[in-house]
Amino acid sequence: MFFRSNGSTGLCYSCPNRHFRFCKSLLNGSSAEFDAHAVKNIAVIAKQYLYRQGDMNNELLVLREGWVMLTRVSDDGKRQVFRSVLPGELLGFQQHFHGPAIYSAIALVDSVLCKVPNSVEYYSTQPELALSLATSEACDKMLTEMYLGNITHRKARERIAFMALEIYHRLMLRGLNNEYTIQFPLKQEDIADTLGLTTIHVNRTLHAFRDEGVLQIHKHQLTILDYEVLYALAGSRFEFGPI
Amino acid sequence: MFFRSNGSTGLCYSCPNRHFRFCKSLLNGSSAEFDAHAVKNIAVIAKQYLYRQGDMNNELLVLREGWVMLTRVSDDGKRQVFRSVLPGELLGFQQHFHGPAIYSAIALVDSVLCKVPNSVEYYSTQPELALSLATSEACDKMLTEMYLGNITHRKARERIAFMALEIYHRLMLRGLNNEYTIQFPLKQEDIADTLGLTTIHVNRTLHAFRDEGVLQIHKHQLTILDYEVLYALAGSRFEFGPI
DNA sequence: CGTAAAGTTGAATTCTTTCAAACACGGTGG
DNA sequence: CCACCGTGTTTGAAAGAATTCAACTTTACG
Repeated sequence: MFFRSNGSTGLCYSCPNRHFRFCKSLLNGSSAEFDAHAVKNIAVIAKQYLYRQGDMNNELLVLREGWVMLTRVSDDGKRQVFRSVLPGELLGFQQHFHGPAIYSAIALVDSVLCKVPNSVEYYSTQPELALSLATSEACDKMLTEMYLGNITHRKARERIAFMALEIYHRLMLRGLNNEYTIQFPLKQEDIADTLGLTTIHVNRTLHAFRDEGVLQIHKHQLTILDYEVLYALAGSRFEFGPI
Repeated sequence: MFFRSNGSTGLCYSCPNRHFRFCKSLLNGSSAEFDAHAVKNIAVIAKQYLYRQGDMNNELLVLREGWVMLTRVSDDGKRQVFRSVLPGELLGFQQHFHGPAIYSAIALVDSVLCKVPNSVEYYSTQPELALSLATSEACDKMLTEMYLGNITHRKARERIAFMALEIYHRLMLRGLNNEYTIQFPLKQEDIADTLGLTTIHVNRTLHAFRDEGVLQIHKHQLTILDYEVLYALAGSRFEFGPI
């Protein structure tokens, strides 16, 4: 009702088929086309790193099930969480195919991934796939820009409201929600490092949201109690441009 | 000395040939290859909008000369500056080829741009170009992520130091610097809207930098007075990953 | 059941914003 | 040539938001 469920009638920053075209069929249960391209599957357990910042052996991966978080620790020891990677999304592509990774990728829950061929030669012969790759990167860029706009000039409760709705939205498009509840493996510290706040302030704000009956996070489950209030706080950032 | 001048020996978020391969030859003066692909040139004057947020008639453009800034005004009236587009860089690509623009593009100085074919059909037949497009988007994404990391958890002087060096670096790679001085058309308000600060606080911080002999902005010229101090403040964010 | 990890709370401090006003500068027209 | 005007910059004082530091409670897990 608030979110549009596909990108056909307007601009939608994250639709299930936002990445490789074959991801769509993958998500729909038919993985024949996907298997034709994929090299092999990987299963990882919670808290396991897929790769770490600086690693050279980069691979292009698609997340099939689970939850992956992209983080980077800077020189001063502070940690930046860039984003969460949700099922059907791509991770691991960067400017230099075999350069060092900018950030680490860690699985927050038991996950299943799929390696995808990653070489200039391969994509040069597959124009549609290369174009899908460009589209995928454009989506990631837009998501990052949305977070940039969310953090810039905005207060803690607005930032948190945005983040909660953004992730809820993205999961909902994949049918991974249960009414207004989603699985949410992020710690308060992760939220803080995503939004540029301290863990303490995130805690206080979440506490206030709970008291006000707006939002609740309990036992790795996030429940939206008052969608309208959250949406107003988030500032309609889910619809870039006119509908 | 601090910055590496190309992307061959390590990870460089912004090298002159970061975008379409033919941009490189363009920058080097030989534009034959470029002209073969390009549709036509456009000259715009300072303060002219190339397109505005919500516009549907999107075009893929390459900036040949000048300075373009990408901005968006959100519902609450606040303005977000996403980034500056410098000569040789691409702008206008997004997930949906003919969807509404997320942000406005405005030329800050007299500029020259070049239209590039922008259709699924065109790129489907040109795998190398599509791959260049993906690489270009990956570069933009990295730049946005750097700014995200810069704003998150960092104080005003660190943010400003980073921004000054980042832009200086990007211009230097194109040979558009004069020793430690660059042309800098951004107003203090633009810096504020880029970094999530108020104009007033930017002003105070710049004033302090000038007094300390670190950085100076005068008459649209930015001069780095103490590189070492700025670099320390910026936090080595120019080299993602190990050298 | 004990230890570590995650979450919670309070008080003081720091950074940044807000509001209000003045100043500098370039361009315009009389 | 000078007054005028708008834009952009500068400054001060008060208020507000978020951080820091420290301690405590609860939860998760072997």
